Amino acid sequence: MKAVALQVIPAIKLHSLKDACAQCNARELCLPQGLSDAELQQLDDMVGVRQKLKRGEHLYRNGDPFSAIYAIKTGFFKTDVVTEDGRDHVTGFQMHGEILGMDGISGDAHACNAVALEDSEVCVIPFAELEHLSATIPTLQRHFHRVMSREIVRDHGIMMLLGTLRAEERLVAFLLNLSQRYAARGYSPTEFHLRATRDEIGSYLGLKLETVSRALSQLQDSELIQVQQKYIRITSLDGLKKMLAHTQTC
Amino acid sequence: MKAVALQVIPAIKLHSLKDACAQCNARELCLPQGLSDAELQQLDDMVGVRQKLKRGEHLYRNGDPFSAIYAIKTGFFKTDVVTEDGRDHVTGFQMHGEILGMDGISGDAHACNAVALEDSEVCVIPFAELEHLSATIPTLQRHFHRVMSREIVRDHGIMMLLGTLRAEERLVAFLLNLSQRYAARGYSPTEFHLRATRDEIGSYLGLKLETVSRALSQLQDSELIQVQQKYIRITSLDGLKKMLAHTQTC
DNA sequence: AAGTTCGGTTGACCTGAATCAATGCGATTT
DNA sequence: AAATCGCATTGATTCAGGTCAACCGAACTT
Repeated sequence: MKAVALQVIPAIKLHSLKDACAQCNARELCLPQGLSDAELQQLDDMVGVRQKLKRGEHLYRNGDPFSAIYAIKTGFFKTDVVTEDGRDHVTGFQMHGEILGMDGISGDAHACNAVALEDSEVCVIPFAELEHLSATIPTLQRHFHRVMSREIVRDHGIMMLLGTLRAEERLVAFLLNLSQRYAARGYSPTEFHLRATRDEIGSYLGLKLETVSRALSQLQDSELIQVQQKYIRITSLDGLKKMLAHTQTC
Repeated sequence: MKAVALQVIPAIKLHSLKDACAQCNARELCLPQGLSDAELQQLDDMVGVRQKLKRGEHLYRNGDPFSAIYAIKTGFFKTDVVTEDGRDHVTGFQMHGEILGMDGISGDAHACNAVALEDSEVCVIPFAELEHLSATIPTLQRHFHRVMSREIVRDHGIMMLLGTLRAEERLVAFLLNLSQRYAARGYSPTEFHLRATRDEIGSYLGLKLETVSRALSQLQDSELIQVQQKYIRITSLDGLKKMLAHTQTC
């Protein structure tokens, strides 16, 4: 479907959202990590707007002018890049507490698409204001740099995955990564719903959807996981970890 | 071989290197892009130390404590990540004017290895000072953020390459990328020496060294390039570009 | 100058994932 | 309840790239 009109929460800000940052359950993972109350207040003042997205809606599109980065308050996103000739590739899945949009800084325009894979809400962080504020709050500056750097390190990990792992190993790495991120958010590390389709997961992992499906079935046959459509239950976290540990170790 | 003692140029700084930044031929591509003379002077004062590396030496290793990023003044580097189980993957090749070390910001320790592929020289940029200075020079702050963002966007491009291109296309993308970067530095876009071995290129592109060799030979047979060991001459830039443009376009 | 080493090329063969195709399942629509 | 649609599963076959192996050539070593 076409993108639906943005659902923005505008001017109520003054009281009800004033300390939204302070209350947000994504806080510990998000930008404001480590800020003092006063600094948090400044940041909260800056984050003027929340934006809600329905499943399937774009947060931004490749080429959109860049003006803000986004902290995911609730929900789940994918980012993908598309070339002129129609090649398309999922570059990441993002969950709450994570930051979207840093691709746009370098060229003043977004360099990928960000799509909500479930109904979601983000905090809009005007980038000019973030830069301005971070010049006066060293902790914020530091933390923002860490967030960008973490993205770089994460991408290197994916490059390694794409360059060196076999299909089943890629799936295992993917599942373990999700598991660990859910755990960090207080959810079950062994039981969750995939928000992405097999096709999207395949694109992310450099595999075809059939291969993703087969690999999941194999893992189920090995009694390491249980799969039912998008529902995943990891029955042996250790078993999965071992699969990644030894390729030639025997 | 083991890492050799670092060859650091220390205190001569005061006069001979005082305006090294201002004179550096990498300036236009490097961090100081767009700074005023006065700001450049501040930056130059901060960049206290140059460091020379011989071919094969490590600039930093995975796990090394992070304290600085590095601007390549001359030379050529690779970065690679290694997992516990010995998997190793080249994440990038860097040439002069480019910045190394941003992987280290997030964890206060470097997350990859950086190795000189030829005798090289880098400017050491103490990160704490960079953050401090960039808080007072908005242009510098902005530019640093752009550099980090560009790295993220670049990595997404590589992920796309690894996820969607076939062997020969990956080689083409690699050669075109080198060509374009050499062109941006005033070198010939059609004639250059590869600094990396087939094995390193293969690791970077997610291919085995034999496949790299074969793909280069095929491109030569198609009369798009001439190869002689590490020497590359592109005889049809357009031909190469067309190879990337249409996969299914016919 | 002969020998060694390292990197590159090329060939023959094998295999893991892609492709093609059929079927199944759940959710939504009518 | 039947029909439709999107997604997932599974099987059969193909093929690109990996693997194994032999050989070559350039650059150092002694």
